[in-house]
Amino acid sequence: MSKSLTAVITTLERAGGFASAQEVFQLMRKQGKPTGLATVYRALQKAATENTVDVIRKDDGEALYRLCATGHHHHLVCTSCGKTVEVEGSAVEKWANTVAKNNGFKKVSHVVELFGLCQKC
Amino acid sequence: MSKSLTAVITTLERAGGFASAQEVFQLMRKQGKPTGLATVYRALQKAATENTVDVIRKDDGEALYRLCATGHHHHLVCTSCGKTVEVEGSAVEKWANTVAKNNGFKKVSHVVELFGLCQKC
DNA sequence: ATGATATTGATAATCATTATCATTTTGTGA
DNA sequence: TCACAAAATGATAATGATTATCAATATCAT
Repeated sequence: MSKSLTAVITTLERAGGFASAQEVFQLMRKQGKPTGLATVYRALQKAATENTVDVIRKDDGEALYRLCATGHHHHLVCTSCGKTVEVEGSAVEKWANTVAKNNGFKKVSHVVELFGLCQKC
Repeated sequence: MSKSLTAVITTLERAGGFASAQEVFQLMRKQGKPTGLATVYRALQKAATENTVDVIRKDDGEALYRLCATGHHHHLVCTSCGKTVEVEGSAVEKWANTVAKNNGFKKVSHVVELFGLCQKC
């Protein structure tokens, strides 16, 4: 569970942003570290449950993974070129907690993603 | 473009919450209004671009649609029983706009979903 | 009614993700 | 080092949602 997982993580790191499982698979092939597609999926799943990667969904439903710095944050993604900015959102955390409390909800988590057009695009 | 679209919308309304395209398709069949699967998808897509329905994604990537009151809002969903509360979020809108401006992004949209356990669960 | 145009829906094609399962690797105790 | 158990790998097939195709049908203005 170790070797390929670290290889996948390393590849994600080099990708430097969001990448789909398929892209990671291709990248590893090109970098001379061919791996089974199933292995890539397994590694990404495990990494996701361990919170070492973030997962978001493209509009078409495909999952995108990204190596994630420790600490909670959100993303601002350019819908044209894919450029991504990590955004701190303590304001959102507070808002989420307040809303949850007002409605009697506990153990609240939230998904927040921002999309737009960056300067270049 | 009219008849089937309104039929789909009506079905979503009766469903009373989130429903997948496949579920809408089955519901319409059971209610004596059989329709082609492709037609359901087309109707939901159009409704989504016109903002008459909300779209979110299940963990497995399947799209869920929900009739959406006019005006922008978010959802607080119970992860156990599925109970859903519509939440107003002007605070989030402002935050999103500020973040976008600070990073030179335009035409920003955002996805915000809250998850938690409701009182009963 | 008539022809132009848009809509429908059965069906096939796509494509990401999962499941299978035989093979290989890894780890551990003797 | 050797043997054996348990976990990991990867080629391949299966799954399932979504999309494309395209002939048949409905719509609508003239």
